[in-house]
Parts: sequence; structure tokens; C-alpha cells
Amino acid sequence: MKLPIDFYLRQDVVQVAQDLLGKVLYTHIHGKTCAGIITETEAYAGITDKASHAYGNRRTTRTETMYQQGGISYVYLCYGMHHLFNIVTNQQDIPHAVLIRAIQPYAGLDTMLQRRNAKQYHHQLLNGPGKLSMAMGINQTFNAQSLQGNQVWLESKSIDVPEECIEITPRIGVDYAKEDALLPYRFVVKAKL
DNA sequence: CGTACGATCTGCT
DNA sequence: GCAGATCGTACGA
Repeated sequence: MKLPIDFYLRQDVVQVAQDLLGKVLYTHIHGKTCAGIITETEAYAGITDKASHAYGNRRTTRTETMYQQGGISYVYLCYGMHHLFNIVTNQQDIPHAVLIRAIQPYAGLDTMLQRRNAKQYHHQLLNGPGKLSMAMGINQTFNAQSLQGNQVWLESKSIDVPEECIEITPRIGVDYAKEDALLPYRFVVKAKL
């Protein structure tokens, strides 16, 4: 069951970031299906958030994706070589997004290993936004895709992550955001599910 | 048009 | 622990 559109349209992107923990991210490419349980997320809270690409209501070719209605992907190239995968939330013209930073393999591990040039699973395989994109086959063509489609989508598991298993910290790699770099917008699953 | 820099990862020291 | 890889985007001239 794909997550319904209402999940993404909620106003509080920080809450959505937390709720995304334990959800399952799927990609389907050339007949290969891969899936991972989301274990780390970060919220980017739009025009007032100095860490966001949309800070100050910046509307550019790149950020335009975030201004669309929630429930789509936002993928961009970082450091010239990593495709970072985000989920757009909230209504149209409110550029909120959640960065997916880590997953735990759930299906299609063999394909993920191939894409990562690895022989077997190890705990460093999917623990970073660039790594999971490479493993899942996510690239620029995944930008602005509907999460109700059949290329990339999210599903719910029967059990949610209990709150006591969630660690909340400041975001990674956003020192340039000054005081906003300290906001508690990063969510990490502590133990295995 | 030129340039500075990143929501990162890897390999080498 | 640190530098190098590597290029689209943003912004000022």
C-alpha cells in the first residue's frame, strides 16, 4: 500500500520527517525492485530555514521542484557527484522537503550491492544520502516524480517506530546556516527494528 | 561570462 | 584525520 497523498500534504515538515522513519522507500528500475526501511531523515523548512535551498523564497530552476505540491521527489546533485533524494511536503508554493539520509535494506539487496560495487552487506553500505541514492539507482531523472507512480514510492509497515527509539539531533553539514544549523531537525532510528 | 561552493564519499596517511 | 574528486547552481560583473 503506497502512502496516501495526505501523508505528504501535512503542514509540519518536521513531524513528517519524524513520521518517515520506519517507512519503506521503493524504486523500480528496468524490472529491478529495491526497497529500504528509512532510518534517518532531515527536515528542511522552506523560506525561513537558512539551511534550505528555498531560503528567502529563492525560486530557481533547481528549487522549483520544492514549490510544487507535496508527494513528489526532489533530487539534486551535491558536490558534483552525489544525487540526494528528498521528499517534497506541504501544499503548492510552500517549499518544504525531507532529506532521506539512511536506509536499511529490505528488498533487492543483490542489485543494491552491484550498484555500490560491494560484495556483501556491511553497516556502511546505506548510511548516507549519496550512498543510498547510488544503491537505489536514484539519479537526476528521479527529480519531481510523483510518489504515487511506479518508479519510486513509499509504503508503510504494520508497526511504527516507537518514539523512545528515535534520536533527535541538529542536521549534518549545514554549518553555513548559522543559528539554523542548531535546529533539532534530524531524526535517527537508534536500534534495529 | 567567471567563479566560488556545496544537505558527500572514499581512500590514503 | 584529511585532501581530492567533480560539476551544476547561484550570483555578481
